[in-house]
Amino acid sequence: MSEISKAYEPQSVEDKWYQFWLDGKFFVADAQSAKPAYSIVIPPPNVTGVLTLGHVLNNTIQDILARKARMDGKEVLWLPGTDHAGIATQTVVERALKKEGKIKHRDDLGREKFLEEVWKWKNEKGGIIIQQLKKLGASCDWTRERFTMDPEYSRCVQRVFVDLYKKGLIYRGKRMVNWCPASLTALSDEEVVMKEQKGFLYYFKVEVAEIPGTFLTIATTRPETIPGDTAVAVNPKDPRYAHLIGKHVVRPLPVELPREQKLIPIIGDEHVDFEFGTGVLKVTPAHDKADFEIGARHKLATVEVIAANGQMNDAAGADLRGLDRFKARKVAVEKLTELGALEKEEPYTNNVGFSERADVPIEPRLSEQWFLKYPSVEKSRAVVAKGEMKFHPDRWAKVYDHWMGSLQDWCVSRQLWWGHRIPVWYSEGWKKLSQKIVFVRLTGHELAGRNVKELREAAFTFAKSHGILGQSFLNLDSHQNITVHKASLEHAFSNFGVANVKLVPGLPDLLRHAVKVASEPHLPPSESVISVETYFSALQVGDQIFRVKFRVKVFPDNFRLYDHQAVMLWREKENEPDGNKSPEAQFPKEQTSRPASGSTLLLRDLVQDVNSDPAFTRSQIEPPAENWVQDPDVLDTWFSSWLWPFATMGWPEQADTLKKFYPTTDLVTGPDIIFFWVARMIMAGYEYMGALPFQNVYFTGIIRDKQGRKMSKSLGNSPDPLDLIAKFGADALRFGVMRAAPLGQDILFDEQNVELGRNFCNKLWNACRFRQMQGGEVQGEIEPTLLSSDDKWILLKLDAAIREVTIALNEYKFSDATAALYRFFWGEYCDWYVEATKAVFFGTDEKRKANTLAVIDFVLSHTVRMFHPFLPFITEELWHGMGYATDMPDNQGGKTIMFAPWPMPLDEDFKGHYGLDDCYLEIAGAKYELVSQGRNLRREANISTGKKIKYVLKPVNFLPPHDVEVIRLLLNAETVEVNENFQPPKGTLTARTELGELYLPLEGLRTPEELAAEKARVANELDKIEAEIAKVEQKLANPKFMEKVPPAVLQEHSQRLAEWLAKRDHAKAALGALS
RNA sequence: GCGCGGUUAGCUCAGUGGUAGAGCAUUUGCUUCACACGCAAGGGGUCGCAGGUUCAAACCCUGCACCGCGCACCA
Repeated sequence: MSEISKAYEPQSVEDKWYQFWLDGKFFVADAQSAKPAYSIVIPPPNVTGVLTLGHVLNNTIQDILARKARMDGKEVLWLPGTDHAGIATQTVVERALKKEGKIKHRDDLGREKFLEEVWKWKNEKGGIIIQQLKKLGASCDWTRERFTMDPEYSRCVQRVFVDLYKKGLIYRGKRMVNWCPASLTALSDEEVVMKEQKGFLYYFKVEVAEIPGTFLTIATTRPETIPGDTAVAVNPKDPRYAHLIGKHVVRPLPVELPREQKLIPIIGDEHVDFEFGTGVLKVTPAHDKADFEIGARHKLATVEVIAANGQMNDAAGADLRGLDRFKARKVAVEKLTELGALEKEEPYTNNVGFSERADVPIEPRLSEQWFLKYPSVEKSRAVVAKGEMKFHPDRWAKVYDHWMGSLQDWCVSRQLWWGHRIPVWYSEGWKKLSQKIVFVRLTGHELAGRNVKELREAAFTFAKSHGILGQSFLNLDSHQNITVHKASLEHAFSNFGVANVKLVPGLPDLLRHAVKVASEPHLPPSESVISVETYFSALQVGDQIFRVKFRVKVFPDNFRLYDHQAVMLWREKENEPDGNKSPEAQFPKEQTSRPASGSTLLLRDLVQDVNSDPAFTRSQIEPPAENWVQDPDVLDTWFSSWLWPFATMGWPEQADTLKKFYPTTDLVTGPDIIFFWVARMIMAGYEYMGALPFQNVYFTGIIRDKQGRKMSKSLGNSPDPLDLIAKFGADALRFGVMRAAPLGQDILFDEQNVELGRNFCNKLWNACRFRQMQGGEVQGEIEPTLLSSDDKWILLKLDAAIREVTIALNEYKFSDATAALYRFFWGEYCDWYVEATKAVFFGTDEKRKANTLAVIDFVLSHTVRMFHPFLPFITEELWHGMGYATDMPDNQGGKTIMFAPWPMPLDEDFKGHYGLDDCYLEIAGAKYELVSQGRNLRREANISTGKKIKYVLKPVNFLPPHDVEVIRLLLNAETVEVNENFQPPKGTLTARTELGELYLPLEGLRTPEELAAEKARVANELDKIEAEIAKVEQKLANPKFMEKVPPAVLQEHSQRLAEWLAKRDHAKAALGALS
C-alpha cells in the first residue's frame, strides 16, 4: 500500500483486479486437475436481461461458494451462460423492430428473416448481463460460457427430444391448453399465475323453448362467450331444474341468428354446483376447461368464438365480431340489456389465470400441442425425500415433493419462432380418412361407444366382468405373462388417449386370441424401463380396418404398463403404400407412428385430428428425406434449461469435463423456479446422466423493497445494481446484500445496507492503514513471552471467528457469516484490540511494538482471507498492499489471494505454544468491561470525552502495569491511580467491576442538580436490582424447584443471586456516597 | 378449501426450555494523531392472542387471529 488514501476508493481498485484475475486465468477450471472438484452452474439469466438485485444476491452467493472452495484447495468450475428465453426475447426484438419502423408484425419479415434479426440483436445487445456480472466480481470460468442456442447445446436439446419421443414419453395431442393471446402461443401450467380480478357476475335469463314464458336465469362472468354456448347445464339432483333436463333454451346471442339456430339443450351434469349463482351453468366447451369436459361427456358441439389473438371471430356474431374479448364483454352486456335478458349484475371477485410473461389473462383453448410425460419421476422424488439431495432451507423439499406427486404432463410446444424447433418431421402424401365411425370393435369383444366416457365405462365393465384386473395372461405367441394392474388401467384412463382406453382393457385378450403380434427390438431403455416392446394389432372401425401400433413397457419387476401406444390409422382396402401386407413393413425403422390424441376427444374428432396432419411422423434431428416438413413449433425454453447442468459440460461427447465436474456440488437459485427448473433438472439428470445433477440446492429469498413489495419496473423501486456499484463499490453491494439475506427469508432491500457495506470496507481499509502507519515490514514470528492479555484475547477471538464463519458457510448461512465477521472485525478487533495496541505504539518498548505488529499481521492476514469470498476486490488489494502475498507460495496466495488457504482454526499446539488459555477471554474481557464502566462514569458526570480526568482503581488482584496503561488510554484518562486503600470522598462516582472498584473522584465539582440526578439514576438502578433479586429468590423459595431442578441450573441461580446481591451492596454504597 | 412459512425493540431480524439479543434508526457528548464512511455512552420489548405441559415457556403442545407464499378451485 504505497499510497494510502484516507478513504477506500473502490473505483480505482476493482477493474484493475478483475482484469488481473482474467489475465491470470484464475477462474479457468482444469478438468485434468488432481484436486477435488467443486462445481456450480449459474442459473442462466435471460440473454435479454439486465442485472437486477436478484441476480446480485444469487450470484454473490455463488461467488462466495466458488471463492471459498478455491481457498479450500478445490478445483472450481463455476460455469456461466445465458438462456435464449423464447418468449421474452422474441417479444423484445419484435418490439424493437416495430419501434424502428421495420415491421408492423413479425409476419412481415417471415420466419427466416425474423430469426436473423433476433440473432443480430442477440449478438449486438444481448449478454449485457455477462459484463455486469464481471463488475460484481463473479469468478466464472468465462472460457466455458454457454448459450442455450449454441449449436452444440441445441443438438443436446434435439437429441433429448428425439430420445424421449422414442421412449414414448413425448406425444402430440389436441387438448385444452393455456393460450396466451398476447404472445400467441400455448403455455405450460407453470407459466400461468392466478390473480384475483375484480369483475361482475352477470345474471341473464333464457327462455325454455318447450315451455313459453318459463325462464332460467344464468350467472356468468363471461357473457361474451354466450355465442359459443352449446348447452345449459343443471345438476340432475337439483329439484328446481331436474325436470327441465332434455328440454332446450334459446341462447340470446348472437342477436341476428334465427331462433331455431339458437336452441341449445338443457343437460344434467353432476359438476354443476347448485349453491353457486342460480345453479344454472352455461356451457362453453371451446373456452373453458371444465365446460370442455362437460361437452365431452354430453357430446356437445365445440363452437369457438374467440380467435387466437383474443378477438371475437365471425361465430360470435355481427355485434361482437372483431372486438377484443374484454370490449366484447361490455358489448355483450349491452346487447343482453337491450334484449331485456339481463336481470342484474353484481360485483364479483374471482381468480383468473394470467400469462406470467405477458401479464394478460390466458384463454383456455383447444389446440394441438406436444406433451411430455416426465421421465425418472420416482427417483427424482425419492432422492430429495430421502435427503440424499439437500434443499436449503429444507422446507422447500416438501413443496417439491408435493409437486412431484401430482405431475401433469408438460406442454412443451410453443408457437414461436425463437427457440429450438421441434425435431419432428412430417411426410406428405397422407390420404384422408373417412369420418364415418359407428362403433369400435376389439376382436372378439365389443367395446362400443361414441365418446370417451362410454368407452371408459365399457372398458371398466369389460375388465371387471372378465376378471382381468390383477390377472396374468399368457400371450400364446410370445409366451409372456402380462399382468393387468389396477394402476395401469387408471393410469391409462386418466392420462392417455381414446385409443388407449379402447386397447388397455382388451389388451390381454388381444394378445391371447386375436391380435397378430409382431415385435420390434426394444427402444433405448431408461433405468426404470427395461424395455419397450412394440406390437401391432388390428382395429375395426365401421367398415374400415386400421392397424394399430401399441407399446408395452417392461419394468424391472416384470410389471407391464400399457401406458403409451401409437395409433396408426390405416385404410385396409386401399392405399397400401407398397402392397406389402406385413405390419412391420408399414412402419419404417424410425418412429413413424403418430401418438394418441388427447384423452377427451370424441372419436370423430380424433379422426378429424388425424386427417388434419400428415400421416408419417418422424422424430429425428435431420430431415428424413426431401418432401418432409419440420414441425413449425419451437420448444418451451425450459425444455432446454432443464439440461443445463450436463449440456453445458459437453454432453454427450466430451467426457472429461463431465467426469470431473458432474454432478455439480451446489445450485443456487430462487424458489420461484423450483418447478420450472430445479425439479426438471433433477429428472433430466437422472434420465440422461443416471445421477442427480447437484448435491445441494440453496434457495435464496426474493428481493423486495423496504416496504416489502416485489421489485418491479413499473413501481420504479428496483435500483440499478450498476449505479450502486458506481456509488458504493461492488464489495459494498455484495456485503450489504449478504448481511441482509438470512437463509430462507425474503430480503427487504434498502440502500442503507449497501452504505453499511461501504462503511465496512472503509473500516477494513483504515484498520490496515493504521497497521501500515506503525511502519515496519510484515512481521512473521510472534514471541510468546511478550504477548499481552490483549494479544491473547484477540487471537482467541480470531480463532472463534474462524470457527464461526467456517461453520456458517458450511451451513449456507451467509448472513450469519457476515454478521460474525462484522462483529469480530469491527466490534472486537477495531473497537478493543486496535485501541489497546496504542498503549504499545505510543510507548517506547520496541520489542513489544514489533511483537504487536506480528500479532496484527497474523490477525489481519487471516481476517483478509476470511473476507475474500465476500469482498474480493478490497481483499486482493490489501493482500498485495499489506505484503501478505510475498511470503506465500505462488499457488497458495503468492499471486493472488484467491488461492490463499482458507484460515484454519488455531490448533491446540498453537494455543499451547502461545499460552492462549481461554481465561484470557475473561481477563481481557473484564478489563474492557471496566473501561466501559469507566466511560459510563465520565458520561454520568457529564465530562466531555476529550477532557483528561483522573480515575482511581481499587483492584481485587494485582494488575500488570501494562494493563493499567491500556485502561488509562482507553479511558482517555490523565491517570488511573491504583490504590488499594482508597477512601472515596463524598460525591465520588463509583463502578463495581470484576477487577475491582473504579472511582471517579469529582472533588466537589458537581452541582446539586447533577448530584440529585445521579442519585435518582442509582436509585432507579437499585430498584431494578431488587426486582431481579426478588425474581431469583422467588424461584429458589419454591420447594418444587429445589426438588426437581438440575444441580447445574441451581448452581447457576445461586451464583446469579450472589452477583445481584453484591451489585445491590455496591449500589447502596454508591447512593450513600452521594448523599 | 388444502399445505407451508411468519408474528420478538421504531425498522430488519437472531434467539430449540433456565438472566430477552444484534444491526440500523433514535437521544446525548466528542473534528481523541486509522477511520465523521468515525468514536463513546444511553433510552427503548406483556416475545400476536388464549389455553395446556413443566419446578421453569419467546422456545414444546392445542386452538384462534393476522400477514406472506404455494397448490387446487364455482361459472
